[in-house]
Amino acid sequence: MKLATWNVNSLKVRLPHVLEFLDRHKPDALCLQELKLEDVNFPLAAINAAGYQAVYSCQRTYNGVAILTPTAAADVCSGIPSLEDLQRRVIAASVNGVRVICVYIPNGEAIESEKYKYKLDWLKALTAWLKQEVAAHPKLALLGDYNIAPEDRDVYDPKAWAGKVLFSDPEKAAFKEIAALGLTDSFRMFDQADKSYSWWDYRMNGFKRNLGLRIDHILLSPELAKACTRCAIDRDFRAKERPSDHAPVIAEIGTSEI
DNA sequence: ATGGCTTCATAGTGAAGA
Repeated sequence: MKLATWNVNSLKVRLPHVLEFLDRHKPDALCLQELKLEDVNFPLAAINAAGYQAVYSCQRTYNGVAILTPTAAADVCSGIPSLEDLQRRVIAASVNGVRVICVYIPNGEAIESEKYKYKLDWLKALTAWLKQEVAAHPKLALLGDYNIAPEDRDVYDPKAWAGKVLFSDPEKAAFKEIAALGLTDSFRMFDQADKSYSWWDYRMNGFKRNLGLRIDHILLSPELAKACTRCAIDRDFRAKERPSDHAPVIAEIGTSEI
């Protein structure tokens, strides 16, 4: 089983890349974030024509999440039940017996910002809900744009980023609290190249200079982690013409166990 | 250097992203 996540920064603009991704990787679930379009404008026909179904929760201009699957997903729910939130950042569905949770964790803007407080409150609500979800679903995957770089090696210049949003101690602590629910960062289960990142700033030739952060993650419950055979970031999609600023992350779960 | 790019909403520029 192949699970993937990708912040596409506008599904309207990135639709050709998404269709190419589906064709190349044939994921069993592709989680998308930052769709930036309304539900009514979701490009369902093109995705269906590529052999995929979709569940989604979108809004105009900002946010928006989706899960694409080859066959219909079950038990779809959107949002964090305990949290009143107008921003469409969460969608969950069951795919082949696996609970797939797609998240677009808030950016936070800057630690002085109200948006940073919103981010930390949001993470608290997410973690409380996840605790129940992990207990209810032994096979659970949490995929998405976390907007948190968990360790020094996930940041091109950890000294410069120390204390900054995406790399502040409270955010890293929130990431650890999620991991403490029993979820494993699949990327770090395997040998990876040094300076592996999933996001690069559009400005300053960030990608060409590999000035990036690893903020997109696939966390797996024990049962899935045990069966996970590979996790990789596909930089090819960041190198394309008119790319998203994020690259997709892909995890493979051994088929015999799942 | 609080910029740099890209997108959306809009018809000038401004907000937001990370």
